[in-house]
Amino acid sequence: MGKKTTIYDIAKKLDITAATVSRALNNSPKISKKTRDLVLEMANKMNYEQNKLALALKSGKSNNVGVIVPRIDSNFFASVIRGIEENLFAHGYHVIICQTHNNENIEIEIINTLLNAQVDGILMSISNVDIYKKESFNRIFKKQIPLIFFDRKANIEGVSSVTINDFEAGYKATKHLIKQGCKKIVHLSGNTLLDIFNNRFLGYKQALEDEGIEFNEDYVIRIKSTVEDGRKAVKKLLKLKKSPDGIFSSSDYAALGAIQEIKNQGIKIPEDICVVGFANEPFTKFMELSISTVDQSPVEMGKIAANVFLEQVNNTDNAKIEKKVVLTPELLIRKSSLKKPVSN
Amino acid sequence: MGKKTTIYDIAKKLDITAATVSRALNNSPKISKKTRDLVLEMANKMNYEQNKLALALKSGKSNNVGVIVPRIDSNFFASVIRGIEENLFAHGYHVIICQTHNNENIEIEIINTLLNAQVDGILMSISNVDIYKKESFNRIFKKQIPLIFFDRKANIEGVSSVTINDFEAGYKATKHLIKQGCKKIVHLSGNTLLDIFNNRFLGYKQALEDEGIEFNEDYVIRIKSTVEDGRKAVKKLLKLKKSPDGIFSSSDYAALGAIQEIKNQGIKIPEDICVVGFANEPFTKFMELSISTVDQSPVEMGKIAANVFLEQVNNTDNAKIEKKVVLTPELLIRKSSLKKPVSN
DNA sequence: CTGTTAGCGCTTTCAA
DNA sequence: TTGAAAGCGCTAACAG
Repeated sequence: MGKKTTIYDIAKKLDITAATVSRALNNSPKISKKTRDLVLEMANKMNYEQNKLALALKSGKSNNVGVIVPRIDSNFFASVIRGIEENLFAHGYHVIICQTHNNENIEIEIINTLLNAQVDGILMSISNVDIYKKESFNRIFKKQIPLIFFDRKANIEGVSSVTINDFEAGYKATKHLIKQGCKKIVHLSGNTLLDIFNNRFLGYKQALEDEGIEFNEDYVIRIKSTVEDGRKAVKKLLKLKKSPDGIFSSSDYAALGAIQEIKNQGIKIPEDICVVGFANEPFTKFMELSISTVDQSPVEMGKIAANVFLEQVNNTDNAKIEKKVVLTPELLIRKSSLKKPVSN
Repeated sequence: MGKKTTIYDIAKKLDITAATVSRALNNSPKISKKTRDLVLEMANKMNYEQNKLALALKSGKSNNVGVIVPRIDSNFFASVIRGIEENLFAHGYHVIICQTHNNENIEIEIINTLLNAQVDGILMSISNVDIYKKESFNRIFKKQIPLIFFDRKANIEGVSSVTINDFEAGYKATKHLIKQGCKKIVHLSGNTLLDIFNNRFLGYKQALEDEGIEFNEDYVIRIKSTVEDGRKAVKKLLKLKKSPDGIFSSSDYAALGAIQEIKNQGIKIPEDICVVGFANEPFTKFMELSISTVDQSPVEMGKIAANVFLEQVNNTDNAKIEKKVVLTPELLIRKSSLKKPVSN
């Protein structure tokens, strides 16, 4: 009962050899229907179940992929993982998830343990911008397994990635604010060493320029993506001589904090200040004063990342595939930034 | 370069045997310091990395655990998984996550594939109440690996679980509504075949009884945990002769839908109707009209579930451990149900 | 169509 | 302290 049945057990019972059993079980063409049926019946009777571990060792394919994210309990990452899992499970892969908590050492350790566990690929959103310089990171390339970045990527030649066009997102959001009549637009940014934040910032800047609004360094605040930091930032901003009339935040949480503080001071949204967030967290939609934001289609992003992995892992040519998928972000205009009705 | 170095490669270089290398690498006491240092140095030079797959096949321990949930992109499950992963990674385990989407066949298939992959344990929140009757489910017991339920459990003797006291939660929430002066309290329920929903319902009922309020079957609506269903339910309820003045919803999403519909009809919250939800989804806190709800401490739940697994997997005695951990839910009283100031 | 053999990479008796 | 050999469970090349 404790012992599990192997193909040898079946072989012995049937007085044949393990190889034959294996062939029968795998629908090999080189086997008679008679023995196959015999084997199948016996396998069933003995509750045989294939040990994938043995197969993995033999074939060098574990059928596991590692997914590395800063943390799983944000709607964005959870949704991406949802997409990855749905797609990969259907293709016989299991998804191992690991969280870095933005800790560099943990991120390294995760890569090492995943590699030792012989994962067939790694899909990751980097936490540490310098991660690719680490020795452990090179092990991924040495092992020749697919590496796919999603959302937060490092710029490495030959490595595929699935991201959204953060520049366009920043551009659209800012332009929208301008169209609403905003002239003094603040940008709540993040760690601009990360592409995602930098590109949003660049999009913001470009939109200002295109619309003939002077860029003001004082209007760009680098903060963490938290409610608390959003509040604090706004508290300071409202004391400026030229108090802002629009805010483009790189984070929904910071946008929320900003909104709370603004209301707290009796200032009206969107009449006095328009606000746009980022990520389409569920709460942005549910608020009475719904928050305009940018949707990143995370589930789709996950599915695509999984597809890229599948293409790559099934690619037998030596030709390296580098696929950079860039999704188009969708600006969701809601009450927090809608002064006047907009067509469409 | 493509080929990875094994202990045999190291052995050959050093003109010793693989067994010795293995011993050196594992800090076996039965080895001379000299050869150990030699091996370690060479291993390092050759970029040796242990193949956990071989170890797993040999030892019968994969160091992987399977986590099965309906879906990962709800704050509750994502948070539980966060707790599980944090705890288990620290103990050398990898976490494989699988989603059932509440599909019975998928749930069965997941169990089978996880078992074939030789996971060392399964932590799950069931989707299908009859899952334990399935043949595949028995494979878990035959394999003697730990099975731990969290949140949505099946009642099986000998199986550990980590849940919250849903009865108490329902009781507290309902009693709170009564204290606020509500007399006609509706309960938006779920699939009462699942313990969690049934217990919340029973707590609700008990609170009514204890406070001398007659139970009214018409006030219990079984719906899905969605905004849409919450809206629809309330639409009907408001047409009743005895329109409700309090709502205890088993889901935050349904509570939100209820609130939207109520406001839509120009009815005031909490003055005319008080509402309490369930799960402490982030949005409940962030709404201008913040929603009272029940916190289930999901991260802690995950950590504890992981602990129970670790205890079980390390338990060498044959004595079966059945551990039923029941966490105390916390009622969070917010604006949606607070008519008058409450002490504490 | 079936059997034999070897091997995936590692650990672990048993001898020496 | 080290070596030799077996085995975890499976597949695949080669014979027959």
